[in-house]
Amino acid sequence: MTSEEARRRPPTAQQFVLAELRRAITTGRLRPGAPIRQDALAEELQVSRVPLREALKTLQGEGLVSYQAHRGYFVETLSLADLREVYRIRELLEEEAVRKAVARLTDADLDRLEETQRDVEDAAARGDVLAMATANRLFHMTLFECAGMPRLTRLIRTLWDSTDAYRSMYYGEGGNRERVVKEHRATLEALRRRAADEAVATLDAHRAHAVAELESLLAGD
Amino acid sequence: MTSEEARRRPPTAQQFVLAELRRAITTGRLRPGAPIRQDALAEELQVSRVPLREALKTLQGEGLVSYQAHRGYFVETLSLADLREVYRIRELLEEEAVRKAVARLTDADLDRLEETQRDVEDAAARGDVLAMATANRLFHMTLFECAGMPRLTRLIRTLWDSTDAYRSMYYGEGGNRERVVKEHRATLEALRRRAADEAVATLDAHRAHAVAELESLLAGD
DNA sequence: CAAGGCAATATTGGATCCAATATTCAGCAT
DNA sequence: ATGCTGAATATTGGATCCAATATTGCCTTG
Repeated sequence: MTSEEARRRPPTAQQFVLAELRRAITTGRLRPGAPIRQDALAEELQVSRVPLREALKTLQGEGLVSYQAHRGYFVETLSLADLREVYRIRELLEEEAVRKAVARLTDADLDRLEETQRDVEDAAARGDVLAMATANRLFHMTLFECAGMPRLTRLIRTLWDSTDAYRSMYYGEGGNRERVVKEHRATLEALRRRAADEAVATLDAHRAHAVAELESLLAGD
Repeated sequence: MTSEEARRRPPTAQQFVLAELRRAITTGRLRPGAPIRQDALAEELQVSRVPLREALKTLQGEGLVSYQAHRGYFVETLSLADLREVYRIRELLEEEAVRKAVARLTDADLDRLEETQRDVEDAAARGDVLAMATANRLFHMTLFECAGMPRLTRLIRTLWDSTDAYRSMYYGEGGNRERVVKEHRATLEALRRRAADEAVATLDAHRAHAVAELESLLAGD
């Protein structure tokens, strides 16, 4: 059986619930700190509690929800210190990923990145915040996957997703969307020249700016 | 309710199963690549499949088992390339943890590390492989926790545990146990002098040696 | 009126049953 | 013999029910 065939199979209830939960947390429909009532959620999603609980275990492993025995699951709340830690760890891991990626980058990889960047720019131009977040994530993950280190990429992706609930605030600002587009162009340009140090530097700046923005946004709470 | 009280509560079936599964994988009772038959395992552990499946989801998130829908869970097999990747990521994360830890290290922390090191040496002297692995893990995690970055520590711990099935091979050799004791002493000595670079260097050497040993051991398969 | 305890309720943990899917194997055609 | 087909079996996915635990709120008592 090919993976194509596997993907064509109807998703299990658990996969469906997992996707729904991610979206609910990302979009803020389930707010940080809120308890997750299994009965209500299961009924809303028209599944039993069994697949729901397995999906929650997955999310617990990814740090999107916390869990206490006999008390249940809660949407994880990230303090400013938590956010800084996540971004610092990403900095360490992404530097490695970019350096390895630059060392192996093919022209086909660059083409794929260009294509994704066009999607980012389209979404930015339309002011479509959700599409912007999706395309931006794809751009970065496409780059990191070029490193050929699947575990490293997976860790980065998990860290990335763990701050989704906060990232949407960032893209709300039109100025930030424009900035992201420019920074991506700078990164792409460095990648074309195989200038690893520059590529790392642009991504570090990218991240640092996001942290600074989040700090001022969260301070206003 | 205090966490003391929470710990006193009898463990849930799921917690019990999780611990049992970890041990079975670590000790090689469940071999890499082997399918995990839920019915048989559940009966053996005297629980239903529900808590077993939730425990398996947790282990999937930690990379100890893999999962395919409708086919079930399998003990993860790590190729040499996989092991190298895990150790490389640990190198990146542990360097950060050690530097942060050195910057914050108190005398009480040093005392705790000394104490743990005594346990390591006792176990090494007795040739107790399992106790050695346990004490060694505690020594490193105690150090990393001093960094005050809980997510970072958690990531390192997960990566550490993901190679447990292979680490026991390493400690089987008496010479390696002696070497670990010596390397720990060097690390401790550097920590006492707050010499971050030296501490990082000793740990890097520690890890590099483990990788080299595993390479020769796995090549012989 | 405040604080503690106890019953009532809500919620999670786990067992069992059935459904959906995958695997195995016997029988058959080539 | 080899490869295919389909029934029989094995295994996982999910729903429902009950048990164990936590939470709530009323009532008592000081």
